[in-house]
Amino acid sequence: MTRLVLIDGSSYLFRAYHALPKLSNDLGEPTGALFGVVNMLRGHLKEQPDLLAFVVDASGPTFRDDLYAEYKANRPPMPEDLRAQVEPMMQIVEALGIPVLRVSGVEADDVIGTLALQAAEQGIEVTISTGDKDFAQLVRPGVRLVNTMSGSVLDSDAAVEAKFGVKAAQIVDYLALMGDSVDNVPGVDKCGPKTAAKWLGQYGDLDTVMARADDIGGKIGENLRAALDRLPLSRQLVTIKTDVELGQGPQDLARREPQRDELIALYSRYGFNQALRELTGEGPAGKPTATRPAAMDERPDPAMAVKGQYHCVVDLDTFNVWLDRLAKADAFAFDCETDALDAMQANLVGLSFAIECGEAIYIPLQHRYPGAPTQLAAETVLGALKPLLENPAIGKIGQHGKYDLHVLRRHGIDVQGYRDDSMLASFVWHSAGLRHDMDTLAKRFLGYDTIKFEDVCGKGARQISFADVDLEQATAYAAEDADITLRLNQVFKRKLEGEPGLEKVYRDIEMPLVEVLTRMEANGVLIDAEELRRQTRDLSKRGLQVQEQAYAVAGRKFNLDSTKQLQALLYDELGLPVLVKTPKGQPSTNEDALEAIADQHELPRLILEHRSMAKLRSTYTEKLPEMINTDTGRVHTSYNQAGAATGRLSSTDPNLQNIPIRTEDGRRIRTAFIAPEGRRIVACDYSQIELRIMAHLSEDPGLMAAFESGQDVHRATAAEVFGVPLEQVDSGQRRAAKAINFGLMYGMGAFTLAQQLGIKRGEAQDYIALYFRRYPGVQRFMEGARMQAHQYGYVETVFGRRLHLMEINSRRHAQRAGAERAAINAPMQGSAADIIKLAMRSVHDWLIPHADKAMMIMQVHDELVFEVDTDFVDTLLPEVKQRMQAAVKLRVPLVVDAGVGVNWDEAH
DNA sequence: CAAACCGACGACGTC
DNA sequence: GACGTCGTCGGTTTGA
Repeated sequence: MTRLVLIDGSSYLFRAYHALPKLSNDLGEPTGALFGVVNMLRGHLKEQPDLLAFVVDASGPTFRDDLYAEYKANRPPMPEDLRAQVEPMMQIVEALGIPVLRVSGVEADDVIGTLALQAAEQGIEVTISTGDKDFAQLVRPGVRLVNTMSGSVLDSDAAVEAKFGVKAAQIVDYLALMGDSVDNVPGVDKCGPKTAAKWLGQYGDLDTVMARADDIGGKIGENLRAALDRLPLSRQLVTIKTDVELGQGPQDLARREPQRDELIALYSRYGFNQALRELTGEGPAGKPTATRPAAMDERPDPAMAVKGQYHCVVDLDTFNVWLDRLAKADAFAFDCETDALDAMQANLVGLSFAIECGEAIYIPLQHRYPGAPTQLAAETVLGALKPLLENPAIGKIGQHGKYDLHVLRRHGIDVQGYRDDSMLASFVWHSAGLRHDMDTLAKRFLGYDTIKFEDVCGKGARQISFADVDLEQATAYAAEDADITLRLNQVFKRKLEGEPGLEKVYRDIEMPLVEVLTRMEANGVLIDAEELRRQTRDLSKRGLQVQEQAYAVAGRKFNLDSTKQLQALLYDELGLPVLVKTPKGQPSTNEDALEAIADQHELPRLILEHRSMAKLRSTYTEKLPEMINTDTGRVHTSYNQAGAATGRLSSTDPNLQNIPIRTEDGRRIRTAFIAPEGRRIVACDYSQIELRIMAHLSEDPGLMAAFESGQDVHRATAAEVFGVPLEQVDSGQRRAAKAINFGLMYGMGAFTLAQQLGIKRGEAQDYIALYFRRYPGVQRFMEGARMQAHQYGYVETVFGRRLHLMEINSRRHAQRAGAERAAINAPMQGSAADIIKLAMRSVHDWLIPHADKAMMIMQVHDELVFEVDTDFVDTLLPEVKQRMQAAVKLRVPLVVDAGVGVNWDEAH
């Protein structure tokens, strides 16, 4: 069957302009909107339609202006940097060989409408590509609508009804009732999508609605009656003409031969590298970048994959030669070999260094297997290396260097000049979707197969210590580490030089943080083990009581910790209804599920009670005392700087970023995070930082004003959404507003919000609609994030960190929807992470000379925790607050709240 | 042949 | 939305 694609050029250009960041090429010419349009066009061309046309508005008035002088009177003039992209767009369209239609006296919509119906009558399959919902009125068999930016498709009456709540044939009436403030089409006051759909559902069409206007009560009925005489005009304005005299038909719209040279020139000028590659046949073409993020990485230089020359240094003369070379080097790569994974208790077994790619040394210090050769004394080697390692002028390069910094620190060396880290460079280069360990990076960026730790030491129970590895193997493994680190660093240095934004994130945010985290981890936190043991006893006792009750109620014993047994008991034996399923489709026994059936049986409540106590005990009160380091008497978490796709830190062994706070029993655990005698715990946290970032990024005046004036945002939101004065907001309204604020930040839809608030889906939908009406900037921002994600495969933080969304163009709906939600949340979560990282460095610098009086001990995403001499608290507080608040200048103020106490609970 | 180990899953703690 | 950790469960590997 013949296929025709009609592209609504103006609508795309306009939408791409508002959705995408303000990009420009090397010449400084704006290219953001252009980029969006070109990608959209390439998408359509890939489908190889038989016929297609690019339709744009002609200049000058149209018949609608004659009908209504005020038509589009509210339209602001086209921004200059958008206007500048119109001509290049037309050049590219021409060069692509796409027929262009531009008819004066009517709008592009009317041209498209006319052609669509003509073609449909001829049995041609028509696709209208547009970002404008008004076109839904044209959907019918043979005519479908696609929006390549949002990925949505309206291909049937059912699809239209699902989206708008009215049939395609009712869309015109629907639009007329609502009116359109942008085009200045008058509608019925206070009549939005819901009301319009309701009326049309009830009465069928606009004429009937108007005839029965007197039946509709309330304020909205009055508004309807007041609008009666202008509604016919509105209907005329929103009706797309389908009978324009065109002088040509669908059959005249075959694509011409593209002008290849012209296209190459245009693509290069505007920096559309991917389009260029596709055109010139270099590299794989076809799928969008997002589905193959590795494309531009995977061309390792073959020279990087050759094996290096490695030496084992066991005599003083050779060592001195290398010491001299290291001292004269601008920078070198280094790596520590140890006997344990935990940096806080690992012993140094040997050291390796590399100054030039392809050559490296290993200096064994503590290999202790039978027949091991004599090695240099650790004190001698470390003593000689100390001045170099502590010299900030000599750059140090590592892979996950925080580990090595710990080991050396514990051997009396305070490394300075830690300049590059290939793990962090890789993380900034592409935070998601790949691992950043050396073996993976070497394979991918160098095409090099490294010796694996397991090949040298074995695994599982039979694993031996590195100290037991013979020197030959140890050298091959260890020296390689330093060499590969150096090679990787070279590769990333080149890559990042080509991406100034990413380079800055790496240089200004990540690298300076390494020392801060090392210090903070080394500081550790004091834990009151006795208090936790008391809590363990208490929780065990109460847990046992609940368990007895549960057995009694069930009439038999069972394993309360086994979801499988619970599932059988609740749903099979007791026959309770299955209301929630797990992602794998099993009947769920999670909190929501049990809560939902709690009114039908005693057991669910008991299970929940037992679970919460078991969780607290097994994860916290029992485990934390075990994690106390025997040397320091404190707990030292490990922060993973390259773990979270949004740029956040994560914390392991133990995870100190999920210590309970919400429940009474949970919060008590925080009383065991204590300050020693004479000291206090100080906790400083950013107030509403992600919401403030949303205000900043969206530039929404309402939201910005709420923060500007220092109001309670949730209350302010409630006042706006529910239309009541600030002081009359009740607690329920505030709660709902808070849920909306949170939900939207997580990209939540009406369904999840409804669940969260325990209301109907439709009601939640109304709240969201109302919210967007009050904060239109927020809606624009969210749509923009979604579109940017679709176009580029990533979104960005305030500082330009890229957050890739691997699944954004997935064929699977659930995956794609998840990625779209992530696209909304990631810029806020990621920007918040950037900000606190900068703040940490700033605070760290100030703390250096006060190390004996105060130290930073924890970071929990938006909170920094300190242990401070009691008489130093008043000095520290204002300084830390100030540094946190001044970490970055946003369009809204940053506010930091602080608390002081003898334990973490009190400090809140 | 039992003990140890491993990975997937479901659940739940935080921001 | 982003994480890490726990216990269970079923399957595999290990080692006495």
